Amino acid sequence: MNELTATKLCKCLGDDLRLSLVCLMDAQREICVCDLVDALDAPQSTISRHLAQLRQCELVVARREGTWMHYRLNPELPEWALTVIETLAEPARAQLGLRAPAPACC
Amino acid sequence: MNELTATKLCKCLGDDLRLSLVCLMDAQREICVCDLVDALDAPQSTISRHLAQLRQCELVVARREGTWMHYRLNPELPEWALTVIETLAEPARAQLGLRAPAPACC
DNA sequence: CTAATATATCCGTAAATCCGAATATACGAA
DNA sequence: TTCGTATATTCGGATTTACGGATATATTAG
Repeated sequence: MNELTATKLCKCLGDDLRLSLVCLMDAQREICVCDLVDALDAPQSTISRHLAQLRQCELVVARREGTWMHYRLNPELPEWALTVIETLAEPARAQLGLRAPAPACC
Repeated sequence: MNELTATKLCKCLGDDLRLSLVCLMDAQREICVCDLVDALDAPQSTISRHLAQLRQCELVVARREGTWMHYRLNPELPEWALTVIETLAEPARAQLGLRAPAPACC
């Protein structure tokens, strides 16, 4: 019922912050929220809100470990979606000036 | 200065109507506005407005022939952008129920 | 010139989206 | 239990985006 469509995927990726989040997850198998917060320097509530949106579209899944939440790309993403993400990753990193994968905080 | 970024591409494709337009252009080398209007049955002003947006992002170029305007994907699109479009084309057609390329009106 | 057709733009309104401070929740430690 | 840290959610307001009727422009035909 709540399937990932091409439009939904593009809406998710059509925002600098969400695209950054997805790129960081694509570069690193798994990453926790605190690393995302300080990699992107935006208020925590903003990051969390966008992560919720990515979760709701099932682009991303979360795993709790104690107090931390670790996010990664949904491993069950349809192949076309993964292809799109990986095709965009490089130009997006250039566009957004993402620094190389930060050292893990946890 | 007005370069196509990953975010801009996704914003353009993150709308059912614009995605449909792009899919139709991808399926057909070139297509005129009247065909787009009746393939998508939306008011002409709406179609035209979205086409203008696609033009402004340089996703698409137009060629005038008499009274008609023929649109097609910008042949100078960066490769990553074209890859994204072609990866999305099939799932998008399914999602949007695009009927097979309509016979040309002109 | 006028009329007709194809397309583009304008403009007011409606809806969606984004922001971030404040607040709530979840968990571990003591 | 209480405290502290990590993360999530709420909420009001600002900004952006979409809509479509009305209108403007461009081109061809007569």
